[in-house]
Amino acid sequence: MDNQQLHTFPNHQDLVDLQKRIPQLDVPSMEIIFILLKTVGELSNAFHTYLSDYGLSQGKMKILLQLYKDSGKGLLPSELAICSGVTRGTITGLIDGLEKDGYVERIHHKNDRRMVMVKITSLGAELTEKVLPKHFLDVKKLIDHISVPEQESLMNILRKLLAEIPTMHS
Amino acid sequence: MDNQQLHTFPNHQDLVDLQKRIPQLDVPSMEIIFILLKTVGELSNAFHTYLSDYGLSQGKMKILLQLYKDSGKGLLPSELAICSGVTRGTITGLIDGLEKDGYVERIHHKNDRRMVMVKITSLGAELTEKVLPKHFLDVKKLIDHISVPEQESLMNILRKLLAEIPTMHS
DNA sequence: GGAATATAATTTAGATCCATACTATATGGT
DNA sequence: ACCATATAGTATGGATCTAAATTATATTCC
Repeated sequence: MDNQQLHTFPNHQDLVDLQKRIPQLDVPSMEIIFILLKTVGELSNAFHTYLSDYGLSQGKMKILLQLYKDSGKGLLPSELAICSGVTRGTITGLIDGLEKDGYVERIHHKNDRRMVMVKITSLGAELTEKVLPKHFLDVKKLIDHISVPEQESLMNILRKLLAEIPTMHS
Repeated sequence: MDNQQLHTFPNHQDLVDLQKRIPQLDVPSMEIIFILLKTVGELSNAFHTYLSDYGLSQGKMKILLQLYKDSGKGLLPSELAICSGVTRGTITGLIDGLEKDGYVERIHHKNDRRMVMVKITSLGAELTEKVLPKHFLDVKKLIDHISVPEQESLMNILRKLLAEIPTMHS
């Protein structure tokens, strides 16, 4: 009754079984993909948990980070979208939330009335300086669990994979 | 005017600059985290693009995969939730979508009227066998761009990181 | 100068996900 | 048998994200 061998699917044996019915499945490569997805999923959950205590999401934090970095000048929503790797529609929503909370402000562009400059407020900079230090320390603590050669190896491998993803489905 | 040095934020120089204002930032560890997030994000986009041609999402595909694997027997929504790593509420929604399209069916449990058995239909099995082979080949093609020692190294490193994530924020 | 086109931001509809609350059913202690 | 508690699945409301349509403004090409 207490059938408690439930686990995150699929484990090694699941893949071996499935390979018998779908021979195109290569067990080692799928195991790598699944642990990659799992690791980043858990990482993302951890970040979300930390940031949500301050009413932030990863998307909002990334925008604050960009605006904090080039303090004063301000950025266009379309620039934020490109740098963040999300659509302009998504940026609109995130800016809405950050503006509502007083962390950023929209300023009409002087020459081109279609454009809007987004700037971080002092409250936003304050929040950034409150949130990031611990976040950075936590990340360092995590990465320090692997050796420096492993860190370099990981960077190189991920760079290769990232470069090849666009060719994957062709 | 053609200020086209826009890139995915943050690059190496951005981090070096930011480190001067927030000294807790360790540049190498943050670079690893960002490329990890970026790689899995792109991977996820690629999977989404492929699956959406068949009206599927990654969540739905994972459920079909589990039900396909233990063909016939059927699984409870709560079991699917544990194996998939999402909440029961999320499973309800995914099952709703899959059932609407005729890929799975809900069957009342004979003894415990609170429970529902979810089974894959022949149409669902057919779809699974249409979608997965190419997906598996694509994944293998991607992973083959790194050497076997690199593959083993990647697995080991990710296993270590995954194990340490729960301790990160303590 | 005026029409076609391009661009910036936003709006809308829809999907995925979560946390929380809810309904129905089962179980255990007395 | 009864009542408190636990459990299974679902509903609700909210956040994030996308793709596609919309609005407003610039630019370009006769």
